[in-house]
Amino acid sequence: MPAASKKVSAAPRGSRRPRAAAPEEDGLARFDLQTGSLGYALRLAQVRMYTLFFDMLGDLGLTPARVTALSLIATDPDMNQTKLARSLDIAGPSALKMVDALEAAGLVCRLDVAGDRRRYLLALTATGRTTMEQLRLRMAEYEERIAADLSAAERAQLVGLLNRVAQRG
Amino acid sequence: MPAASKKVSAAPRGSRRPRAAAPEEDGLARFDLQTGSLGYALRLAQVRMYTLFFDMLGDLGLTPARVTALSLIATDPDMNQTKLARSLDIAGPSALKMVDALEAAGLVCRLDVAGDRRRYLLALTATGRTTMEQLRLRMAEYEERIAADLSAAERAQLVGLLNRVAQRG
DNA sequence: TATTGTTATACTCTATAACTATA
DNA sequence: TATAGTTATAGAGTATAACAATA
Repeated sequence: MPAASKKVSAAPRGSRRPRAAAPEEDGLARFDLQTGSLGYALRLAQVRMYTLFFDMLGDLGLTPARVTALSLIATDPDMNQTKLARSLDIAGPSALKMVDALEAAGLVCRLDVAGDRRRYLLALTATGRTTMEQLRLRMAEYEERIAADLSAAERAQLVGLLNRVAQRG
Repeated sequence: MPAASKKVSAAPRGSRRPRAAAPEEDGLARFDLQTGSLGYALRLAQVRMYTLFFDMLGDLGLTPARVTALSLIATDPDMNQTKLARSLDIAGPSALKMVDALEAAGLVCRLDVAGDRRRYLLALTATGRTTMEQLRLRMAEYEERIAADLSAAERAQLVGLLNRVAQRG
């Protein structure tokens, strides 16, 4: 009978802030700096968003990937590891480690499934639910901080333009 | 006398495409999907940009970080490893491996510095210069593809709004 | 046979600490 | 003493391959 592996550190790099991702880093800066290009502007805005996202996470001890895993588990009452791997687009063993880490942090638990002993359901613990509630509140503030310098109309306009950029052309 | 370490693979994951970075992945999707939020729109646009960036790199065998290193070396005639580490905001040993990889790929060479035998200059090889020229051409196309569905006015507007988002508030 | 989870292994990127050679 | 580069080591994240238990 499979037992969850336990050898995963409980406090990941979520606590240590992951080096503010300089805009030069992803190959956009040196080419685009002079042109006021869309690519560079998008990159800079994304760097800012990333910084604010980590400020938002603060002392919760979560990484972005774990935030996503947590919210996927919170949302889907039928979540298991294979499904999580598919949702996150990661390999099975990676999902396993992710769940191990969330379990070690006391946020998630594995529940037996009646009638199928191969798998188990993933669910939030009480601590996990509290953390999710914290996250929901902070995400709302975070969204406001991103758009802090824009009027409602400008913000709507920006979202509209970004959606058109995001569409597969 | 220090000799450059040579044990670095020449063809990195630049060839293997790095898994298209699903928008769910960085903790933005599950919270924001319903709101049409700026955070989510920004994230989606960035995912699209990332995809196009890798399409652009194509068969050049480069990663985004190596593109940046290459362009930094191309731009600064006085580049060395410590300076490169500072520019990329990475640790010294990481910069070393980066340079080793670029050297193994035949794009960059280490040149002796008259009067200071501790360091050497980093410079592009002939192959490196050819690659950079290719990159410049492709970057121009890339920029156009990002904004393909926008008019000139819309694009300028979008850049303006993004710059305001990117500003530290 | 197929599915779920697991183990073993390896590779990349990153970091810190301690070292060498040189200034 | 300080600087440039290097080595050794470690940790997080990713992957593939092979496996056990169960369906």
